Amino acid sequence: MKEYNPLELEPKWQDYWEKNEFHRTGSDPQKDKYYVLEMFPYPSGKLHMGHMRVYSIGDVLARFLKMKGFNVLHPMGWDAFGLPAENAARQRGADPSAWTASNIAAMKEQQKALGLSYDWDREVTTCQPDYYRWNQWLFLLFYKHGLAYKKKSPVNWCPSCGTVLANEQVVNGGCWRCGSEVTSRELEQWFLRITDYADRLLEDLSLLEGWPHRVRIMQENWIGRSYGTDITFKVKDMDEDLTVFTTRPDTLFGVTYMVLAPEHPLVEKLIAGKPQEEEIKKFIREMKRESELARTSAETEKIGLFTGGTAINPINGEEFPILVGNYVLMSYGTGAVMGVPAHDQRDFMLAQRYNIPIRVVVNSPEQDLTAAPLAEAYEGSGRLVNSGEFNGMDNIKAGEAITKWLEEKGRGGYRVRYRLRDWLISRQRYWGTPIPIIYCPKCGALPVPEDDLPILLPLGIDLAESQQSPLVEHREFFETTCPGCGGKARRETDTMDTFFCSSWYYLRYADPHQDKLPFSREKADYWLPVDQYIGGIEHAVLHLLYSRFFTKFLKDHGLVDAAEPFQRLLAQGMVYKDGAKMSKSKGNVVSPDEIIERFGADTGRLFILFAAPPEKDLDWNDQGVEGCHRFLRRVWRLFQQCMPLFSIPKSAGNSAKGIFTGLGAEAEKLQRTLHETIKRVTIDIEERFNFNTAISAIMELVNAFFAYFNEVKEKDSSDTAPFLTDALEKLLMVLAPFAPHITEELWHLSGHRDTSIHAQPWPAFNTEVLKVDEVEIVFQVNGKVRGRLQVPTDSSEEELLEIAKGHEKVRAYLEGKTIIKTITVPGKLVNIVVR
RNA sequence: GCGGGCGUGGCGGAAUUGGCAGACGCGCAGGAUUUAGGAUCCUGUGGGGAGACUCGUGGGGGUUCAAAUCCCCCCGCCCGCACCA
Repeated sequence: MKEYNPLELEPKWQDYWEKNEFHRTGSDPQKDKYYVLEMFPYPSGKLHMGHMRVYSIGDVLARFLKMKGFNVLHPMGWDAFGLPAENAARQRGADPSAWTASNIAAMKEQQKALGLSYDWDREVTTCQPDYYRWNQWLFLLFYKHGLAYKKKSPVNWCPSCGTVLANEQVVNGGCWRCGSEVTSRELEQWFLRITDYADRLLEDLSLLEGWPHRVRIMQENWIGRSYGTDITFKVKDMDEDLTVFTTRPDTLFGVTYMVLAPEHPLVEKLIAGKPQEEEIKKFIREMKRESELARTSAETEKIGLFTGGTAINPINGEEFPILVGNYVLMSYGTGAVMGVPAHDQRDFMLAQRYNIPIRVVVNSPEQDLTAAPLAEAYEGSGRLVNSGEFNGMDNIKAGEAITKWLEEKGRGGYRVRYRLRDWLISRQRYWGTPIPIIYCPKCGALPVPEDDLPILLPLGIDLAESQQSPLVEHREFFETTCPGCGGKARRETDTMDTFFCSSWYYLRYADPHQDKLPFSREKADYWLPVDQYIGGIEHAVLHLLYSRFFTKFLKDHGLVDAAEPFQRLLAQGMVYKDGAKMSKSKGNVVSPDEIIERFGADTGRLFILFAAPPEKDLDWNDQGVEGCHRFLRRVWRLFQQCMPLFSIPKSAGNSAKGIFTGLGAEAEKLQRTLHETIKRVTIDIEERFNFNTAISAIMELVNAFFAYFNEVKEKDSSDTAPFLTDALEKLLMVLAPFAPHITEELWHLSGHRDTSIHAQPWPAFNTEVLKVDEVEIVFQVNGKVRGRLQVPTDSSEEELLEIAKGHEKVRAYLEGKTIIKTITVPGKLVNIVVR
């Protein structure tokens, strides 16, 4: 037998699996289905360690579940539209389409070199017309149901990417992709009405028990539902109403001013012809220029300028000034807030600054707040004062009573508001799905008829010339006829956000060659939901929220039955080295290629799974990799030593149901370790997702084999050969999902010429074997360990106690003391409490 | 500020239900083998102590026969949200 040479044997088995179509999706009607999915990558051209980690996790699951007897769907594809292809085109004169295709080829090569068990027959590539035509089809479905609409509004603009961004794609005031500071622009853009689904997206989070808690919390925060009251004020001397949203209707009598967002439509009317008109216009212009980050930072000082307008409190007819302020956001609530300085700290600070009256209307039960000027706002609960007929009421009850009063007078009522805003999906870019809309000078905006799909993205375009999307200047693309009147018309030249593509790709995998629909209902219903989704936490409120929205929308329109797309979610941790994220600038990058070349894919996979549990961050350690390589070589050597065993003819032997009887004590022990290992590995993979402990269990088994052979010198004894070869095969089986190549090689070398180890049924453990005659019991006195002893497993509590009392060390501690209590835990310990 | 998470040897990490803290791996030390190195194998490896023992899971307190695990307070680190009315 040769030395372990992964470079030679890994490609050999990869070819073997491919030729035998070993990774085809199962379709046995007798079996249950299991859908394992890793987030598909952007085809940057190179795999990094993060990819290697997420794919290794998914591959272990897929291979394990296949051995467990499931029909497994384990697909891979490419999130292939997006800006980097365009940038490469501009910088290097590459063609985005060709650039993307060659990147895909390179990454696919690397994935194959990792031995990943994807069904490439189901590969999905979003930049190909057979995929993106269904983006267009789905867009039209949204449009038909009024969920896709065009609106002029202030939007987030990334100057570096030259396009607008959705709110979810603005991170700390910067672009999620390039980090440039995002500015505000007033543009007409396409939106998807995700806010219609806000309630369901929030409520159904409770169905997602298999999701990490923090991801659910993040989505909950992002949706940001709050219950409150709308209150409509009259504007003095004008025929205008002004509505605010508040969560504290109980403080209505404490209102001493009102603040509008600079973009609020009423501002212009209020200042028209007033002395402060120019000053306020200048302020508004400044605000519009400032980034949202600067404007909404908690550190930014609150500014409130008097507009000259006066509002009237509906509840008591009181009049107070209307201000315009930097801290009020047009995009939340009504873009107007009532100022209650006594009971809101922000309002308090503004009131102090501008000498606005501060009136207490909720009194603290601890201290009379009306006695002296407040030092800060009182945001707690209490009873109402200075509030007319509501005086003396508990403030929660008063809030309800005041809302009821407003409802009766037609001046307000309960209202639910969300932080979530509609999803802006149009992008001023070339490399994306064209939005299927036509603008006709006569008929307006019309959807492209379904039969005309797909609207193809023109290829072979020179991008180097223009700064803007070349579609805007590409006559052959935008010139068209109106589907309504047949006259000359212009196509929409914006393309879709790439998150549109990734919001439903998991459905396409169920039916990837379907050409009548995005996917057939039957196939989608068989495979959906994804049983286990694996990916990075960075998509907590982007991709994962959008996909949930899509699935709910598709369910509502009868395309799929699933209410949620992803049953369980595993957010894998990041890969670090030397305490820092791997990055070119830090020079601490280790590439998967490098590892494959030096140690082989099996070693790399094993290390990345062994170094930390999947959801935790992982610190790359070269010596740790070597340790894993050493382990595989040890496995190899074990088989090398044992090869003669496999040539001993197999008699029926003394085994029944995989249990061997009549073995010597050493072999008996090894058999027990084997079954313990099978049990631990099974539970660790399928219940706990702790691959690190599964691998450590396998290492212990290998150590046990060596210990056995150290103890028993006759390695080729024909008595134990049937047991040993069976045990060695089972060792290979439990190791197979982690290290698929070496196990396949050893499987074949040990005589299985016509089968693959990955097609073997997962070994079962036998509880009979796990039973032991003797177990070690710990003896404690006053909770401290004073001795331990092997005792028969079936010892009664009384017997255990007697043995404990008879133990030499224990006896010494009992000397001259009174036993006041004893605790016996069978199979574990005896604790004697003395005084 | 609000919300969530984490804190265990020199290092990565185990400890599944409150029941032997430190599995497994790395590193380190000693030994075997080897011309040598490497590789491999064996042994040891939380701190203190010659030892009986004793201390020990960020710190302090509590519940319990028994706490890394449960409760309270504090410290540190990480993540998310952050003027959301």
